[in-house]
Amino acid sequence: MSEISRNGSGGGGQAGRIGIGLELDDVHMKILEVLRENGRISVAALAERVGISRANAYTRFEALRADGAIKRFTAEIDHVRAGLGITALIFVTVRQQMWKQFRAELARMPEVEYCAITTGQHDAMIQVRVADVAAVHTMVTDRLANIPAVKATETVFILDEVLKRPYVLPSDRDPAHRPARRTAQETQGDVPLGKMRFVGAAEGRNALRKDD
Amino acid sequence: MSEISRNGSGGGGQAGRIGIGLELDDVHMKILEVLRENGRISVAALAERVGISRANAYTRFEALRADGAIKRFTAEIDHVRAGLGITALIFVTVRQQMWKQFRAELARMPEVEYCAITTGQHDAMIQVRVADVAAVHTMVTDRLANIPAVKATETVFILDEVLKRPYVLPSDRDPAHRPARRTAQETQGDVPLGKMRFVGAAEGRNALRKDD
DNA sequence: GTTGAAATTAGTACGAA
DNA sequence: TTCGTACTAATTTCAAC
Repeated sequence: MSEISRNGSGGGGQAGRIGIGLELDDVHMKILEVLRENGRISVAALAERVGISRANAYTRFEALRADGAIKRFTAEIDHVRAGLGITALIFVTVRQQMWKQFRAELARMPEVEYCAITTGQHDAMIQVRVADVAAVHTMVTDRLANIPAVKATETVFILDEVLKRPYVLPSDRDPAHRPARRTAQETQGDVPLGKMRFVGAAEGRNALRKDD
Repeated sequence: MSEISRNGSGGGGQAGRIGIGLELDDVHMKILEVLRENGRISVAALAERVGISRANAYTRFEALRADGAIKRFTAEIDHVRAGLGITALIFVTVRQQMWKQFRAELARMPEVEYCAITTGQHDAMIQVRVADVAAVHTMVTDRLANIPAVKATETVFILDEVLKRPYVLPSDRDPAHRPARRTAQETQGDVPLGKMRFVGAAEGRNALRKDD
């Protein structure tokens, strides 16, 4: 399950956030760094690794949880061992004003691990994990295609997952032992722009939020 | 960091797996189900929820960890609160026989949360989380475009993350209180196939494993 | 694979800096 | 706010069944 709030991440960013929103300092970031690698570490050990007292660690840990900065703790598993060795991405074009239906159907699909609404040629990207390639075909032709909200799909297979971090943090690049990055303006004309392409939202699709 | 072994997931599935590979039974699955929602649960509480003894839970928990079925425990955070409210997908076309270089460069990019090699029009998909849209532009034009291995990129923004599960399990669909799925054969001709499109690997790209 | 008891560790509450 | 300590509760370990 676990539906994500529309404000949770992506898109607008600062738009419509609920809650006070606890300002995260360096110590908070360091806590998140440790928790990223070891979500089961004891708060006592966490305190030691971050360099604060146990009491402080408990306070901050609880604050991060209560504030929603930490949503939950979970495990990371080997999908192959779990019997779901095939991963595919399905790019979906959704019929206008049928987003609500599309979202509802998604929740009923247990093989879907991730779904995001995107700009560009397609409207959404779905990541699925299944046992074999036949299951992908079944999923797409049987389940997805039968949803009226789905106008078209395009499926690609994932051959290899090169990199997967639980999450990234601003502090990951702060340590500044890598070449300083320049602003977008500074980089103009620097590289062959023909290489790159930014794809905006498809024509006509403006309000694709839940309430359409 | 956390480079994923080439056998970890995706692709071939059963190809070249190392290790004995502990057969996972229903109890293991149930453990993974609980751990998915609460990665910090005590083994004692886990035992109770799964309906086994403490000692058994400890044995199985340790076995899952040792076997690699559970890779690690981690937290799930609110990216907006962490200051990285913009998420983008960058589809990359990689120059042949430069995969090793591409992989090496990836590890040096802290804003990359996920990278997978795919079939289809592009060769890889990268997911990045950054503070603002300008950072995406910088990332693509400054950092990615300067990698010789990168032939072209296409960027889309994620407007909303509709669904995000830590992982899916085969048991998620076993409970069988949903319409039985049919085989790929049975579904043939069932739906307007024009809706769907399966995209195979781009021409010429055959061996895209690390060792090219 | 289970239960039960000892040893250890975790979580809480409080006063002081 | 943060720290240090003492107190209470829970967890892990280890033994025997």
